[in-house]
Amino acid sequence: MAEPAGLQARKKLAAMHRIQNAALDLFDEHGFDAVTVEAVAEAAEASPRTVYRYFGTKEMLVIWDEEDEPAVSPIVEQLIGDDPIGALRRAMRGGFAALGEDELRLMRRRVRLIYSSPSLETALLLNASEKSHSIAAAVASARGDDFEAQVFVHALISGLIGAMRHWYLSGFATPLSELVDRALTVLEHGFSPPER
Amino acid sequence: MAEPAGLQARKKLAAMHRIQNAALDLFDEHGFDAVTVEAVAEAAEASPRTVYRYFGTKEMLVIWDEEDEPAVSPIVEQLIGDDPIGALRRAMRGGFAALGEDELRLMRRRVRLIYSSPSLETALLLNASEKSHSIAAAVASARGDDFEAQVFVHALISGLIGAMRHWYLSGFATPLSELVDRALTVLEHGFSPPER
DNA sequence: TGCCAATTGGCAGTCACTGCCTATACTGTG
DNA sequence: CACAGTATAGGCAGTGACTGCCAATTGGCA
Repeated sequence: MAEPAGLQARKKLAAMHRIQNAALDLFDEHGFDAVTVEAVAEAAEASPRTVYRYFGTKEMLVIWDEEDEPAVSPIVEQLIGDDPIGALRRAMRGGFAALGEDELRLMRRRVRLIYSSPSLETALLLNASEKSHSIAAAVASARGDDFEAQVFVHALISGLIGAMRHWYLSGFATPLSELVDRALTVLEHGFSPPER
Repeated sequence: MAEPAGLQARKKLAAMHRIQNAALDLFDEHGFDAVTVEAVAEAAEASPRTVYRYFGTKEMLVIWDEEDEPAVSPIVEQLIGDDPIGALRRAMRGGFAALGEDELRLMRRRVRLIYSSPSLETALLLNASEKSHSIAAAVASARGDDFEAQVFVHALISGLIGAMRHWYLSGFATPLSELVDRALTVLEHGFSPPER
């Protein structure tokens, strides 16, 4: 972390965090639909035009995650080996263990928000779908089979989102790491025999 | 088919078809984004207000499918047995075989449109997600395991959409029925060993 | 310090979508 | 066959997300 990356880029990133925080505060308090982008801009001391330039849509104020982009290639790394699900499982265990309480709180906050508004859920799905495409393309070029990779990666990501949704619906009772683990087990063995 | 279902409901359904056809024509000709709902309404000789009352959103003019709702319970039927993927595969083979050339043409038309506009792809994903929820809920109540059903059904539907997307990207070269078949094979066996 | 490029802000416009009220069918009764 | 009662369509006005365009500002660099 902490790359120099140009002074200008730094300021932009700082502004994005400031705007996202202001947005989450307002959305938590009044609900996503009841807050206008103009109100967010004012609270973050930026112009609405700038908010749109940075985030594109109102939904992205919630969906956007600085860590998303760099997370793609590690995931691809896991998937191209001999035991993709196993490798992914180990990687995710490690990832969850590294999360602090603050990060988890932020995650719960964003997930709660997402499932409280259909337009946010929609945006999450689109975002995930785009990620799936880029991951699948990378996996396909490493493994050779385009079709199989597309289907599998889409199913995988969607299954994980299902786990996340379950996490939310159960009031965040079960730790997300455990749910992800169980989801991966379902995806690993397939569903052919009900096995019970 | 051909249930009486009340004269009023009939007229509504006929109007929906008229409006959807007008919309698809205009979208094909000028592109989804370049056509306003008002233009669709005018072409279909309805008021914009009515278009919204019937379809809810502009995207639903493309996504809506009369057969979607009644298709849910048969799918659930297949999934609660001992060999869910196998049963689903057989059911889908039969379903595809029953499709006429007209239906296939309409399908290709809609799919082409969907993947030509991000907002339509988004709407498709949301629609599929809602279907997944209702299917998963039904499967869960029959099988007992809520979490497993959620994850599996979401992954399944998403994998099938991946197959559909591949169908589009390959210029509809391979028959969709074959792609669905192959997708189900991927989902059936899971992905643990690369097995090759 | 002064020039060039990039970034930001303000303005006006488009269009999806909604609530509300009126008009107009449709449905089942006397 | 008329007639009340109800559901459905249309019109109107408003909100707010989002965009293109131009002017102002800021930062980078000689």
